[in-house]
Amino acid sequence: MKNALDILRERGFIAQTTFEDELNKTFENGMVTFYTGFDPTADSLHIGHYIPIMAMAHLQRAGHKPIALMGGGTAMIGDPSGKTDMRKMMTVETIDDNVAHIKKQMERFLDFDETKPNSAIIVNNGDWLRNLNYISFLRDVGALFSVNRMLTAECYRQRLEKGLTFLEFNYMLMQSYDFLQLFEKYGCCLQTGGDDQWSNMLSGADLIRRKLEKPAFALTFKLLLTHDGRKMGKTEKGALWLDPAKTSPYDFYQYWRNVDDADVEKCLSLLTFLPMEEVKRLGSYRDSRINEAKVTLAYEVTKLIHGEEEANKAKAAAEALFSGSGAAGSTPTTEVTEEELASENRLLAWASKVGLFKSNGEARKAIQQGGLYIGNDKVTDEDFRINSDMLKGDGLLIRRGKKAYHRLILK
RNA sequence: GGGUAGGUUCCCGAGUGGCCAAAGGGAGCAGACUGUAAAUCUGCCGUCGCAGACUUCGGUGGUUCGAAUCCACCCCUGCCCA
Repeated sequence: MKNALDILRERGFIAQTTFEDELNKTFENGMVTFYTGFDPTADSLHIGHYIPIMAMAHLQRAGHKPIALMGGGTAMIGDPSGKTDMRKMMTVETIDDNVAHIKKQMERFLDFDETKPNSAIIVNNGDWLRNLNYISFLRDVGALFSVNRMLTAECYRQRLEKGLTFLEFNYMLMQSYDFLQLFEKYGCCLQTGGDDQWSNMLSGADLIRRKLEKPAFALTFKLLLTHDGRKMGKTEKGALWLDPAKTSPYDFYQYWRNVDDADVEKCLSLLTFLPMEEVKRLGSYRDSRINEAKVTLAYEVTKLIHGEEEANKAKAAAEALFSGSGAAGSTPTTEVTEEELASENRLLAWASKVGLFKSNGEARKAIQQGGLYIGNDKVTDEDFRINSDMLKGDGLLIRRGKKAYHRLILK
């Protein structure tokens, strides 16, 4: 049987580990409880969180127990503004609300079935951080940290030139303390996370080793970067969210459908559960044939995150649109009433209203440059008006450039 | 606390009284070429029913016919000293 770590290694997840040999043995000796931290600063996860989640899922499938740690405590500290009681209350509510949303999203990837020994659990570090006593924390944990050593850590060295507050400086202690708590409560001996968290994770493992003299490990995953080193998952609208209300399944699908050739294999390996032989086969395609691999990638990732039905819809919509017919089943659609049409019938205004452009001016400029279409016909008149007849039946399909489109239908 | 350098449009960064909606680069959008890719080239890139007009250069107030630019006070950041 394969060591769980080998699976991650083979798929290219692993960036750095501590005590690699010892960690390997630990994994061979039985169930490992491990954790990854997530900051509930928004009500949805985005694609940046997805690599650690996939890794967690792989490890759980191999029989190990994942803990998802919500940063309900650290998130509060991270917010410098709003010191009134009122706001604080709000913040707590928001954070708890975010935690609920995020848990829901995680259920798709992790198994929370409590009858299984390796069922995933979610804990919130607000439970112990919010009520921390400063003096006892300093004596208990702070005493074990060397400022000298912290300052030599890469993550601080960079910040020393740009400025670093004491608050942020403490973040490492907080995160280390989390690890200690989870170790004591759940026997969690491994922290996983993005490679940018390496220093924090390292110090947590170190804290356990020094305070309890027990083995603890840190393991980081590669960040999702393009082949030339840029962060992946950024779109015109910001991050690529996992919540369909924030990033539509169609947009999500299209993002992966359009990844750079050079990144296809890596994405298949990291973002899907396809067997590695399949990944390598698809990744070996060249020239226009690699589009097949991109279709698979887009479909698989969309299916994992939004479910099979949405993935099918997104794929069908994309195929319909790009095959030229323009008759797509699940196009983003807006219903327009006669009254609304009476008060505004400029096409460019509707195109921006519906989200195709940021402003009327931008829409106007796109028309001037030939970037707006009705169906497959280029719009040349920037003062083009629409009327209710056009919106009857299948409605009016408007399109920006090649890839963004929207349907207006009469209500 | 003292000294000093700064805070400019999404980001970096030029601009030190009118020629400034503000150079240049990056990001982004559109067009051409392609494979719904990359690279390249071209255009756009504050807002507005695009005529002109309106709002922007940390904040507030002032000087001036006119301020991103000068003055005062305040806030924030870096560096040095304590």
